[in-house]
Parts: sequence; structure tokens; C-alpha cells
Amino acid sequence: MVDRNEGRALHRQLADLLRDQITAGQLRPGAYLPSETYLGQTHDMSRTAVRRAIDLLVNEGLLTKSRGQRTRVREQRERRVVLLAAGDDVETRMPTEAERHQLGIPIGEPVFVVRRAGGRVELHAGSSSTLRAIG
Amino acid sequence: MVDRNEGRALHRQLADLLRDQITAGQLRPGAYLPSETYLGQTHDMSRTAVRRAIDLLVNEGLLTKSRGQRTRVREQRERRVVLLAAGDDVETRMPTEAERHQLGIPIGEPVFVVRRAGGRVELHAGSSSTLRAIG
DNA sequence: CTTGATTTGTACGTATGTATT
DNA sequence: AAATACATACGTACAAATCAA
Repeated sequence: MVDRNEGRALHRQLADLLRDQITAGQLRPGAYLPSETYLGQTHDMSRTAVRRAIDLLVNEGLLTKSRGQRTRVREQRERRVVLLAAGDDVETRMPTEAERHQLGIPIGEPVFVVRRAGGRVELHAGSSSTLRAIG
Repeated sequence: MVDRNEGRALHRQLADLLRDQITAGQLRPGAYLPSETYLGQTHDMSRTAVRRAIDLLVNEGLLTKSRGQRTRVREQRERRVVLLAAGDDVETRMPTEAERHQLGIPIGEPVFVVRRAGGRVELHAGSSSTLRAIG
């Protein structure tokens, strides 16, 4: 329940509620969220605050939005296995805008940066890759 | 230059300008951004739009904010090396709120999820870890 | 195919609170 | 204590994409 006297920001409280519903499985991958307007009415807060709550979860990788469509719980993508040989290094970070569009990565999903022992650098979408060390 | 007739959202245009200045090295790690108010005046847009631009870059891991202080370009943290043995699997994702606070991870930084061949699962802050496969 | 309703996106303004300088 | 800077919260209006009749 969102409580104005709790001291925490309304949008953070709503984000927590929705996050809990997602992790508890009440909102399953692919499920549609209620509209921003409806969420605002039912939780007695402005659409602005609702949007900020949703944005938090989008950036955590839990939700996807697109204009005109309802917001949905993100579905796990099939993961390809990327093999790591001895000496390969890996970092992770958020993609640049350009990388996001090139690789088709949604907001809220990081990338792997793989530096092969030979020096070559590869970029892999984090949401659809699993690295496996094989030595 | 931000152009209202360009068709793209003002905050996206400003985010692009700032991102370019960061990647070009004109805004170096640790550097302070101008205040939201000043950016709004100089680019002729509302503070609201400026804040949305900055939020984009925070979620890309390029900026850090904290209340009362000016916004800064994020500095690279020292990276610890985490060794991967044959059979270890790695995924990457954004941390949950709880994980972010436990591990002291700023907004916009992903985590490594390392599944050891034995079955144990480790979490490593992406911004301060490099994985190295050793076989 | 067209229309109208729904839903998210952009943009502004205002006011107030809280933390830092 | 005062000024500065970011945070929260509301309201309004309109645009653009999608959906449903």
C-alpha cells in the first residue's frame, strides 16, 4: 500500500509494489500492466509519479514499454552460450545508444565486453548470452 | 545544438550532446556538470526536460547524481580480477534494489552473476570487476 | 479502410522538500 | 543562516502510436 506519510517517495513505493508482484510471480513475463492512468487512480497518485515508478523498473530490466501499447513484464530471451578460453577477459556495462540500436538491446539490459586473449574485442547482449569458461 | 523542429525529443537531443562531450573527453571523469537550472536556460528548455536528459545518462552509467551536490561524470572504479575456472557460467543483469544497496552499486551499473561449476552462485559489481578465464 | 478511443511520449509550469555548500 | 542544487509531486495540454469497432 502506498502511504504518503511513510517518508519514502510515492514512485519508489509503487515501484516496490510492482517489483514484488513480478518477483512473486503474480505478474508473469509477458503480462500487461494496467494503464498509467488506472494505476494513478487506484494508488491515488498522479500519472507523473506512476510513470517515474515504471521508469525505475524499465531501467532495472523488469518491464518493457513502447508507445501506444501497454507496458509489459519483460520476457526472458533465449540465451546463446559464448565460450571463454584461458586468458579471455570480460567486463560488463550498459550499452551506448548506438550499441543498443545495433544489437537490438532493450533499455535496462547490459552488455558483455569480451577481450579475447588475442586482443580482439567482442560485444554480446547480456540478456541473450551466457558465458561459459572452457579453459 | 538542440532544435525544436528536428522531430526528436528535446531531452534526447540534450542527452546526445552531453554524451558526446563525455566520450570526446571534453567532460572528463569527475567533472561537474552545470546545474539543471543553468542547462535549461542555456539550451532553452525546461528544467524538467533537462532532468530527463540527465536521467538517461545516469541509467547509461555515465553520470552520478546525489541530492544537494552537482551532477558529475562518473569515474571508473578500480577493477578487481575474478577468476573463472572451466565449467563456470556467467550472466549479467541489472541488480535489484536490495543488491544495489548491499554491494554499494550506483544506478546504471550491472552485475555479474557467476555460477561456479560446483553450483555456488556469486554476485560481483560489474563496475569494479573484470572476469578472467584461466581454465 | 476509417474513425474514434486508448495508451504512452513530450513539454511546460508551479510549489515545496531536503541535502549540501 | 542563506544560497544553491537536486528530489518529489501535481496539474495541464497536446502529440504519436496502437488498437478496436
